[in-house]
Amino acid sequence: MQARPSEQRRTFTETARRAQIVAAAIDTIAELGYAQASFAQIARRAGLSSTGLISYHFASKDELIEQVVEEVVTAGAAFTAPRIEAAVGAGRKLRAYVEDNLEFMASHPAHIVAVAQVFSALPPDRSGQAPPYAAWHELGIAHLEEMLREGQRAGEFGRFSARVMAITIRAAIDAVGYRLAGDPEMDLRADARELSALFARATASSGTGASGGSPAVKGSHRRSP
Amino acid sequence: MQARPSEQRRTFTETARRAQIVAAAIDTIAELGYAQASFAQIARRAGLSSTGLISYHFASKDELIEQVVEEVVTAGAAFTAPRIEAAVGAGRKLRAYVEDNLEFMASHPAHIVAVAQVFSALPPDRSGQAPPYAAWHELGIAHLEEMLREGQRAGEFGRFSARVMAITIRAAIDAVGYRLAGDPEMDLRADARELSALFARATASSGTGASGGSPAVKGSHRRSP
Amino acid sequence: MQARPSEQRRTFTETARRAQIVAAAIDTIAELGYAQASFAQIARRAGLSSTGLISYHFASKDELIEQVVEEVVTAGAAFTAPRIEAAVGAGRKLRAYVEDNLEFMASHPAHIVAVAQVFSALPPDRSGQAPPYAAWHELGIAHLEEMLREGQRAGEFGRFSARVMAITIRAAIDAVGYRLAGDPEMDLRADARELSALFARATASSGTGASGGSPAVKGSHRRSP
Amino acid sequence: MQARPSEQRRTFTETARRAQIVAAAIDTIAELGYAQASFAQIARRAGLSSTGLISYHFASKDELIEQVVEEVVTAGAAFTAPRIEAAVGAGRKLRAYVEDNLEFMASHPAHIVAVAQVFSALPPDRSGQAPPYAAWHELGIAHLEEMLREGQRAGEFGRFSARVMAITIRAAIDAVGYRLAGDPEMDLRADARELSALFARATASSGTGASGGSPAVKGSHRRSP
DNA sequence: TATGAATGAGGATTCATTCAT
DNA sequence: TATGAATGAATCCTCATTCAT
Repeated sequence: MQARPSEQRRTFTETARRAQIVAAAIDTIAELGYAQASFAQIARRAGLSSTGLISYHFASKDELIEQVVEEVVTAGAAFTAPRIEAAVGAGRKLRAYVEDNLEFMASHPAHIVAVAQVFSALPPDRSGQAPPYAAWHELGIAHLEEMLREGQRAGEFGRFSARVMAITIRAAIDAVGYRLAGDPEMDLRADARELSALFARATASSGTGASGGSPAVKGSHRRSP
Repeated sequence: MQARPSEQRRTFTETARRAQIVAAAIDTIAELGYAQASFAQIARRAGLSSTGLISYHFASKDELIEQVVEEVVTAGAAFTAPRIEAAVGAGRKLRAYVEDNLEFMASHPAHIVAVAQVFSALPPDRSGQAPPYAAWHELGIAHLEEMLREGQRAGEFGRFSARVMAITIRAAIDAVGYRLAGDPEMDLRADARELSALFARATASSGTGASGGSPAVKGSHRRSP
Repeated sequence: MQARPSEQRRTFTETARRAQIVAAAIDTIAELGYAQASFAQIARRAGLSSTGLISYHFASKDELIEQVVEEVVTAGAAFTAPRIEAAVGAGRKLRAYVEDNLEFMASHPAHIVAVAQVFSALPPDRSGQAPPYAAWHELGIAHLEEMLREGQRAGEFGRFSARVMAITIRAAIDAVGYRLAGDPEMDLRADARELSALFARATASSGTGASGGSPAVKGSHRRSP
Repeated sequence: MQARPSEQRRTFTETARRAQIVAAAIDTIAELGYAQASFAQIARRAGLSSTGLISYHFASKDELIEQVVEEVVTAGAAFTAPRIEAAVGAGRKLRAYVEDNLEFMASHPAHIVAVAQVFSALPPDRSGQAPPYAAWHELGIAHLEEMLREGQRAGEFGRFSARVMAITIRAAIDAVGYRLAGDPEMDLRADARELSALFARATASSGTGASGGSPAVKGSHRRSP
């Protein structure tokens, strides 16, 4: 039937096809960029013989993109959340955040490139008319921000605007994604170490060298003896 | 196609028209986003009555965008270069870089938003087919990277990957541009201070607290009492 | 195409389903108009979960529409025929025709609106390729025409083209249907009286005032005292 | 330019092309019916090599249809208005109305068929969302209604609902259009006489025979010998 | 130089219909 | 019988670009 079934009850086939199309959309966007990711290209990559099938399974292109973002966010959270939560101490959490994010990139490069493309294709939105998936971006920032604030409350982090820091961290991670798009061979692990250390220093409470990650907590061997 | 004047010899009118169209393109992209910035919209904003004139003055849309990027890069460099070069010491140079960049944003918000849109609309370019203006991005990074390396050579900065740091700084500044697009009222000066301090800490040679902004530079050698 | 049951033998279920779909089609057309009455909409209104079922029960959309028209014509005839035939005299018959038709509209508004939509969506048909249900329109006219001619033969009606009069009467009644579609609250009974009187005057044999409805029949000869 | 010029200033070519496209649209609708009148068909009939040109000259299909209706209404008014206004007395005016309308049909059959198709393709509009050109229909009725009311005030017409009568007259005329679509050879003049006489009788003040057309006007006072 | 007209490819989406299950 | 999946043609519309004037 042309009218899509309610979101609640979905057939096995329906679910599978949607997933397949979302996957194809991710690949297409990652490969060609958001602007060139037409239904025709996505259908081709999904092995479908008609763009009509995409419209059959998704109410609109916006809904498809929304699912793309959701898929990536969900997969990313599933990948990174466990270790981040397992980490003890704000410094270790932050390090886990940065490193797990880059590790996720390493294993799902198309995912990262795709969302980066989607988010950056968002129009400036002066009028609050942004598509619903735009909220995910802000949500990620807010989560990170809260993590930073906790570190500040615990005295582990110094004084800085948690919001600006969160945005900067996120931007730094996303920037790696952009590079990854152009150079799939890059050494993500090295970058992870660099960024991890960079933000350890940037967040350190004043006087602490915060050279690594974990020692920062224990051994903030305080400058004045 | 009609005969277009060679790039070498351009009449006064030609030059003026090109500048006018580039300016309109910047405004349009900043306002509507790259995807919605059609020739029709740009022509409307330029007070032109035909999109044909844009095609007459620019070989293709790509060339127009290239000029947009060049205009912004040039204007940005003209704005920031003097103070950056005047600054003594890598730390001060870095601070000047961050603050001048944000000040340029404050005075030319559309410029910044526009290039941010343009760069992020770039297709992933796995094949090296990127449009020529993509090079500007890399150029900006390289310049910053060199600045950082000099600081390291002088012992003023600690050990870190100059490239990763440069990318991160650039990403942090661009991220401000994104926010500015959505919220033209934001306090750029406060952000400038935050970022300035953030990267002062991040670049500081190990052992220096680098708590504020300027003191970080001065006190960077004083590790051994 | 799958094997469809021959038109002759139909199971009980088959018949019931067809009736249900036809009813849903009538409602849909009356509500959304012919152009918007897609299988998807009809299926939704019929509580069906697939448009395939409509195609299963009807050879084509044309056949479905044909059944819609037949259903309305049949129901209309069943509703109006008894009283019309019971009426004695051409004038009374005509009055019964007009009033019963409008009464049928009042009790089956969707039926009337639907056929009005269907008939008026008919392509001009210069080539005789009209769908079979188009014949019903002509049939209704012909029937009315014959009724008028009988009145003329009986001397009850004056001289006029029975065909033009029949078409006009039918058009007047259908026009009420159009208005009913837009304003379901309209007073159909008042209109019935008006139209009844209007056509009583229009058909009256010359010299008869035919001011009201029924008196027109009785007093038709009385001009010269 | 893609953005259409303001409605005020239009080039000669623009005006000519618009007229040409409107004419082609009228022919197409008259020939194939509203539902089949796609841009592709219209372009073909207009001798255009691309549907894009239609979109270039008209903001949307709705605007094109609006112009179709306006063209027909305007042409029809220009054709009929002079004689109707020249006529003295309500009865003569009404006769002129009917006859001139049918004469216009005879000379512009496609015009009439096209608007009939357009108006009848209008969705039922329970929600007041009708396209702007729908207003023309009501306007025509209102004008006719006023003409009838004046006749009643002058005592020339009898008692009846001017609105119902106006709708019926209009419906009768339109019905001729439908037939004309199917049979371009029909004798419109004969129908004009019939309808003229029919409505002369229907509107006559009670007691007057109103057998013909013009005498009805003259003889309308002659009730008492 | 500048304009407005024209082109044609490509965009998402709707739809009746087919078909395997 | 009934369902849901799939198809592919057709829809209107947008756009950069070309070209005559």
